Amino acid sequence: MAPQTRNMPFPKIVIQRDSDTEESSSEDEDDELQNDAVEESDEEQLVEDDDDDDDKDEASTSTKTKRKPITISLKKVCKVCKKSGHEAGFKGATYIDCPMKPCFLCKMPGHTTVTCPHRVATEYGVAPASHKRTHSSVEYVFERQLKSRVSTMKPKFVIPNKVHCAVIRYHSRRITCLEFHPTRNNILISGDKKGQVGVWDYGKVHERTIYGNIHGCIVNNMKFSPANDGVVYGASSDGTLSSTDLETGISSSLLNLNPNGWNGSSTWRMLYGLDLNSDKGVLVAADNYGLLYTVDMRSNNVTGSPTLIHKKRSKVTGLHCHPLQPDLLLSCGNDHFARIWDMRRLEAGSSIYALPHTRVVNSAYFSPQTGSKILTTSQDNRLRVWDSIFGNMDSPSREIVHSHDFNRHLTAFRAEWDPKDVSESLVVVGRYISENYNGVALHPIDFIDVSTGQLVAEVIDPNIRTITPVNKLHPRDDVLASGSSRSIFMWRPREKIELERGKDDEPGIVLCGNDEKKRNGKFEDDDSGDDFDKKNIMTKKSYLKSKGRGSKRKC
DNA sequence: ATACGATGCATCC
DNA sequence: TGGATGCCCTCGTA
Repeated sequence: MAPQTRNMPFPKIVIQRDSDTEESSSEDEDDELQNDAVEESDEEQLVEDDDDDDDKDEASTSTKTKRKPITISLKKVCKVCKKSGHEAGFKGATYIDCPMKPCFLCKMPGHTTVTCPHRVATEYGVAPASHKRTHSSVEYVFERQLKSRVSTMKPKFVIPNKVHCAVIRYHSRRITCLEFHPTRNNILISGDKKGQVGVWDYGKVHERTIYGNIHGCIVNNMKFSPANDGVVYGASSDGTLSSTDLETGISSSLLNLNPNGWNGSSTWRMLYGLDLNSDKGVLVAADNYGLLYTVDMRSNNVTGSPTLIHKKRSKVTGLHCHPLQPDLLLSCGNDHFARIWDMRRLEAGSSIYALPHTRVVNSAYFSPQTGSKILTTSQDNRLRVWDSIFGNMDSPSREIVHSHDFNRHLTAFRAEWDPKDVSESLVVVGRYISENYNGVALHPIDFIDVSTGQLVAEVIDPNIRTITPVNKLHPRDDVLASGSSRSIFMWRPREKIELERGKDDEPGIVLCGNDEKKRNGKFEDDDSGDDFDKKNIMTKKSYLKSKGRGSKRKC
């Protein structure tokens, strides 16, 4: 059952990379040893010693004046730990870690990223599932009602690994969230850091609209209305919960946590987590004060008083309602916990389960079909999976080491289930650290089988050099949407697109057009005009040509 | 080519 | 509890 995965000879590259990195890491070790040897002495002394050795003129002047010369050492200085004797950073397309720091990937001391076992094979980080039987009543319910729905057959994974179309400069700030339209297959909506919401018909590539006045800043989460799929809800760092008509762009605010405006950052409230519970007819949203708000979707009014669901004054990063059990709610936050709640009994401290993590939890999702599993993404560079919320929840069934570090300039990484996978095991997540692919540093989008911890596919395109922290798989089609700094990419399976288009056809790949230059180097804030035209479409010929030129092409 | 800056979280007291 | 401080693979712009 070989999955459709890599288009490039990755194993070959890995071997090549390993030999490269081993060389460089052994150099580093030598440097480290040298550094250790002199580390006992004062750093200034070290600089002076260097000068005496390297520059006789300088040394003679220093003996004349009997004063230390102010010189700049030519010796390598590490920009990470500021010590001399070694360097960290990119050497070509390979990043060399500072040997003084713990591994940037798994956070363990004693080795660096390039030699980390998790870099090559993610299954090293998998803790086996525990098979404790709790024999609780909920487990009985699970066995009887839900287990039959979980497919024991592993389907063939279809990986969208070919750029179908990509739009750059569609948003003027980084992408923060993506959602596929629940019924119209070619519609993708996107939110950005500035508060703008995009609606893109990627079937017609150029048809896109940007609504610039829905939110004042970061759109953290969006959800389509179950009652009317022309309406989308949004939770924003401006402290409002919006309801927007996608046809008109007319938006209304269902909740405003800052009715008195700006009174300093210490009092400003922001909304992050958002989900809807159609059985109960409510929206749930949560803020940076640890509070959960409930909004009735019929009356658009807040019901009840907010409930403290995470540590006081800490951010609730995500909410997810159970797909089958309307009473279950999952939340996660900056207090390092993911929690399961009974919606009928929402009180501070009354969560059914509190799932501890060692760092901030970026996201927590029930599995899409049965909701019996939980997947979390934490800033400790680990994906965690609990195999059955009706079984043993004392510890996660699996922990998978994966690079998705926190970086204040990037949207937080969130691993997402494939909603189409009946076995509830395929997950997509962007990768932070780069790999050297034929001399180009690229950040793949990883597909991981969380039942084994195996990396099923690493999706890359030589034209996409940026990190893509936001990824969403289509609920019905084999399509992946990726959000990056300012661009959105659509991916399809490689075989399919070739069947559909033929070799010499124009593939409709829209890459970095010249709209930037057209605007005289300045980006207009109200980017609602459609400035895409044929000039921005690359033909397959030019696309392949640009690929052939390799690393020179700027995207 | 290189420098700059936006700005979230951990850690310290 | 809150302010000050310091940051390791960013990325677009000047």
